[in-house]
Amino acid sequence: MPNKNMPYALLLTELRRVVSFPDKEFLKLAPLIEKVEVRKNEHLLKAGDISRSVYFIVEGCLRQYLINSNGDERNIYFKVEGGWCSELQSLLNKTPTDLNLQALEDGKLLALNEKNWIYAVTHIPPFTLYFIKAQQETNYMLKKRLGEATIETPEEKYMRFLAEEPQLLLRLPLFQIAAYLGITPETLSRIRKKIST
Amino acid sequence: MPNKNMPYALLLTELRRVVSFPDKEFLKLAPLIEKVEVRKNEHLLKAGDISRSVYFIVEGCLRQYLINSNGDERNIYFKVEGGWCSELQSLLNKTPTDLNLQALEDGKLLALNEKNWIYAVTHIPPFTLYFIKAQQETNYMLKKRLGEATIETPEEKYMRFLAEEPQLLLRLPLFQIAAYLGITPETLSRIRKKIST
DNA sequence: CGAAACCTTTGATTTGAATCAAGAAATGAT
DNA sequence: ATCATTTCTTGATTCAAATCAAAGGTTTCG
Repeated sequence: MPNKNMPYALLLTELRRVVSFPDKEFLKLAPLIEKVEVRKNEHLLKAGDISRSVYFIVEGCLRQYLINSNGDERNIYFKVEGGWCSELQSLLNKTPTDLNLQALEDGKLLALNEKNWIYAVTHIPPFTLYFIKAQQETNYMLKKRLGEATIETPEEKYMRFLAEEPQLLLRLPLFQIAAYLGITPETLSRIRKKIST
Repeated sequence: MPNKNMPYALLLTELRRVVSFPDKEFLKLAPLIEKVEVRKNEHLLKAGDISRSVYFIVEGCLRQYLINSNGDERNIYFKVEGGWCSELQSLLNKTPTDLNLQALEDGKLLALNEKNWIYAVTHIPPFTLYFIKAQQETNYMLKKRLGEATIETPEEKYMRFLAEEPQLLLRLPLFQIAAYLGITPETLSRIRKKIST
């Protein structure tokens, strides 16, 4: 069995947060996994690419983001240790994605390539169930954020961010948070100033 | 086998759009399904409720939406014939949802209750795979829309709506489309006028 | 260490969409 | 058909955030 020092320990913890995952099943999953190191600012996927892997973050921070024709960027989400990043739509259909995936820090990832991901999801029942539940969590989060994106004021968005993801505040530059909240860095700077008084 | 006149025909078509789904497996799924009729404006789920079923639309149109503390509404999405509406996050965890689900037209639905949905997803392999793929489609759509929600101008949003979902334009009142695009009905009315000239 | 690049803050100005308001048109109910 | 309600359009005004601009900070790395 993987011991606590292996990068797999965090993966197992995450799987067991959501479903019951016997050691026996994990032993079927482990050999499918590849270790990947990423450097700060490195792209794992760019708009127009076809995704080849699903990533689990052992160390570091990634963002998925959209760029419009003016070159403006919007961050869809940040993920840190214990999170997954992927573009299954592109991976499964072998079609180019419109979204970008980039490391914001040097980091260590675990990767499942297309073949192995499909194997895992069709032959390791607890992994199947994990994926359905995890995807459904993501889905709910995205639906709520989509509603909030256009209904909340910049200040409300920032206050929600502070309340819901305070750990990211310490870890990310301000302009990345602004691109996540959908406001300009100047506006965010002013909100911060106002709140601190 | 279900013939083309049964409401199940549309469901089978949708399942087979995404995965290979043998008749034999569909015979296991069919008995789990309940038929439900909805009236225009009827709520299937309100913020604060715990979701009890997953719905497939045979006829009609539903919206999922968010209300803020001022009573303003934002539509997350509209679904029509052939689409699914559910709040699995709430159903699986038995926790209250923040989102509302409402019929915008009289309609006919198929429903899977919690027990039957879990049975289907754990015992009918092609249904499992269908669900993973369908969820992943929804996920990608939501991620893109989340990015677009704050990066596009009202006019760009409306033009995208026209291009991507023209059939909804004919079917929905303007103010519902405005609540979907995250703009006021007045602004949408002006955009329309401008475009028509 | 020091220069360069990058990020954040602050100020002045512009602007586009929201808001407020009222009338027209469409829809639905009796 | 008629009335009541809801939805849509148009106009005037306001306002919050974007933009433009420049000066401080901070980090990076040669």
